[in-house]
Amino acid sequence: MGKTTTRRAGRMASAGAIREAATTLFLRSGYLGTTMDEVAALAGVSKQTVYTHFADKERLFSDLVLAATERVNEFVRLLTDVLAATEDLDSDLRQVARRYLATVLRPDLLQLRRLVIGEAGRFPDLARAYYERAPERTLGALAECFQGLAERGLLRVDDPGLAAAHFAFLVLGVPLDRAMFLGGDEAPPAELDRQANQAVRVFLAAYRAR
Amino acid sequence: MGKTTTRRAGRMASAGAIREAATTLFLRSGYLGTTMDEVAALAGVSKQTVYTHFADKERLFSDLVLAATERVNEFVRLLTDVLAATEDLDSDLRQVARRYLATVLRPDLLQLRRLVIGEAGRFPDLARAYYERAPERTLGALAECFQGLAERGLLRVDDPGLAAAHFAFLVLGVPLDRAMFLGGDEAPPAELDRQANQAVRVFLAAYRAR
Amino acid sequence: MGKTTTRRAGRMASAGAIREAATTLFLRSGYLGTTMDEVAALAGVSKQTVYTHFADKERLFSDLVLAATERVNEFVRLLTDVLAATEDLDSDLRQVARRYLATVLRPDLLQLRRLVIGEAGRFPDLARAYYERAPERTLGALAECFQGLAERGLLRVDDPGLAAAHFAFLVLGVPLDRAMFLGGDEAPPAELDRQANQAVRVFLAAYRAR
Amino acid sequence: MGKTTTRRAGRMASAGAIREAATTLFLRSGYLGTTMDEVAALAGVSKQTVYTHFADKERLFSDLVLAATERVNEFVRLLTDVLAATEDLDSDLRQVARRYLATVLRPDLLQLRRLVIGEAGRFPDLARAYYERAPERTLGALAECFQGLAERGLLRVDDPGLAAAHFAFLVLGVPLDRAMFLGGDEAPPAELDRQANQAVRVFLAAYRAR
DNA sequence: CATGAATGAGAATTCATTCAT
DNA sequence: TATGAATGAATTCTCATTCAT
Repeated sequence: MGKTTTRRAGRMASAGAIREAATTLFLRSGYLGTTMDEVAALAGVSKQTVYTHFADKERLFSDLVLAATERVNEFVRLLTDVLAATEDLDSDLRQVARRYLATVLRPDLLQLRRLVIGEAGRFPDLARAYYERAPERTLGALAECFQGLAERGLLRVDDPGLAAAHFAFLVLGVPLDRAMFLGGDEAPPAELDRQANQAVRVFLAAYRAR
Repeated sequence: MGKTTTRRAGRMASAGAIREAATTLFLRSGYLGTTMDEVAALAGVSKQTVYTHFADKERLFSDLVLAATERVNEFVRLLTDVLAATEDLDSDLRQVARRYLATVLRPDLLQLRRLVIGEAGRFPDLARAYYERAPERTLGALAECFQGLAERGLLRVDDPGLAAAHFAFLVLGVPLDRAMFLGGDEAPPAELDRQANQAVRVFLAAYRAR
Repeated sequence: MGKTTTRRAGRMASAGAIREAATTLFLRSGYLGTTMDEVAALAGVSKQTVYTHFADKERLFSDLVLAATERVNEFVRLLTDVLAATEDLDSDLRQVARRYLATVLRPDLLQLRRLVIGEAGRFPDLARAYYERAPERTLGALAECFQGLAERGLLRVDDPGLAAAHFAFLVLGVPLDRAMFLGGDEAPPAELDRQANQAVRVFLAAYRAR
Repeated sequence: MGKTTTRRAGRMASAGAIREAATTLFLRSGYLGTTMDEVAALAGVSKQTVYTHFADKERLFSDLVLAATERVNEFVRLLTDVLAATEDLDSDLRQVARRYLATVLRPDLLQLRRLVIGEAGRFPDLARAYYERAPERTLGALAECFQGLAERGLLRVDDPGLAAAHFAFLVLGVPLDRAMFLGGDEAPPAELDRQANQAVRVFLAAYRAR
């Protein structure tokens, strides 16, 4: 049975190994900068095996990018959980802001953003799908939360979508922009916390119900 | 002398034509997606002539990207002029916000941003230089203005850099992010004006001196 | 038994389906232009099943080409039947000529000829086998008929093989040559009949016993 | 100057060398059976140099095939010269028949025929162009000659095109057909002469003016 | 300075064939 | 017997760069 398992693993692992290798390489070197030879070599399979699992380079790329967007779900869930039942709005918004920053600044997600932006000209549909599944989805969840908080009388919000946008970019704006250009492993956590807190301060100055 | 003039014109025209062709192509197709053959063909010169003017593809690319950053100067100047002598802060901040949006959303500058972000892995120094000359420079100018407005008693600002960041991304956040992924020719001007005005409203709610 | 029958049917069906698929594809795209993947796909079986039935691509090709030569038998039989007992030589030669043309110009047989000629360099033995089984066999049957007609005093023939060749190519020459290059679906039937009749006229002018 | 010549020869010879190498290889191995690597290697140039001179493999192939059709001109000229001013029709027709056979059975032209026929499915336009420039052109020239001979009262010809076809395939039929399948270096010259003479005998039995 | 011809390395993709089940 | 996964070697075509004129 060990033998069987090994064999099966050997075969079936291919798809996973290819995915992993391709993700690593695309994130590191971009679409054109990654070759199918490299993918096959890093995955430890032959080039044709790559083509058995993925019709061509474009499809391999698209698959991986879209798969990677799944990870935003975690943050959306956290966000909803924390804000839906908040008893201390200041504190909980600060927590959400900190987690938002931490999520978006994860090195692999930063690279993914760079990659999708850089290839938006070549893969417009993919860029749109990414935008809808990641940033737009998060903004939508935020907007719903703010709507709920307004109904509870905790916020004063006319346009929940705009409020969500203001919150998101007060929090993320500069760190995310810097990270896009400078690589992202620079800001010390304490500084990020301060920025999160200041963002919340400004947000509440404009949106807190009086 | 006519002959000399002709030659000189021929020379200088080459360099300019190459620059223009390369800019067009790099912005359209990215670094790896642009070939030196295409550049030469679009510039109407031989490939060797391209190499006579630019040592290699990387240098050609860097030159053009850095040259393109010059265009932020206009906005920085406007910004400083308007805010330094403002007599109606609300109105002038809204004007600055609108011009900020219009500048950053110019299609060629959007493409440039995409390009630099997409190639940040391959050209980290270039990405840093771009960041310093474009977004950081603008933020710095904003910060100085806010410092001045604080000294005039119009704003209440502890950290001018942070205030500049908040202003910038309240204004630009969503439109710029969308444009990075979706291409940018979507938002109707009226909607952009509304967003600019709302951004100013939030900013002043937090930063206006009482 | 139902099970056994099913299996057997499954097996035999495979071989037949593979043969049919391969014939279609080789005739359409040539030897190198046809892939074993396509054959398997069109036959609705796995590639390995193709290799179970046919040792390799060359053998598959040879088998099919030789199998296809069986179809000349019909015409040889007709030819012999009609000429052996002729009572009206002019009329029967014209009939044979018309059927000869119709047979040789059948689209599938034309394609087969093209295929074998095109691959004669790669498969000289196959080309020889085809030549012997198809054109040469027909010429041989014609020669025998003419020998018989000479013995009945209806023709004057010194070299029956040469007479057969003259008959065959007076009839087929141009239409077959055109078909090799132009595809074959061009000549209107009436024109072909006229050519057949004229060929017989010329043949009899030289070979009719006085 | 020797230096200059050598250099120039080195460069400009490329196109010729590529043509020659490609002709050799296509005739030997067919279109799909010939690789651009082989062409480059045999021509003694790099692969890219091949692509500098010929846009792609298809164009290279077409160019060579069409260039090769130029060689039929010789025979057409001979044919016209001999028959236009004939004083001994029997003898001159036999001479033309012999030269016709010798021309068409030239190994390189046989290979070319095989090649074009074999690739007629992939290159229908090329096959048509070949047919028009080679076989059809020759038949046309023959028809004109026969028309002239009829006007001189030497032949009795209703349909000169048909008479040309009859002459051509009485002469070429079997040898050409055999050569297509068997390779062509088989028939002894004396036998070919006999066949040529017999073909003329049959032709004149039907077409000589009484 | 400008050119056309040339290059070597490498790009994506495909092919006939073989294993392990 | 039939299969899906895997392979290594090729195949067409391209790229950034350099020579000789």
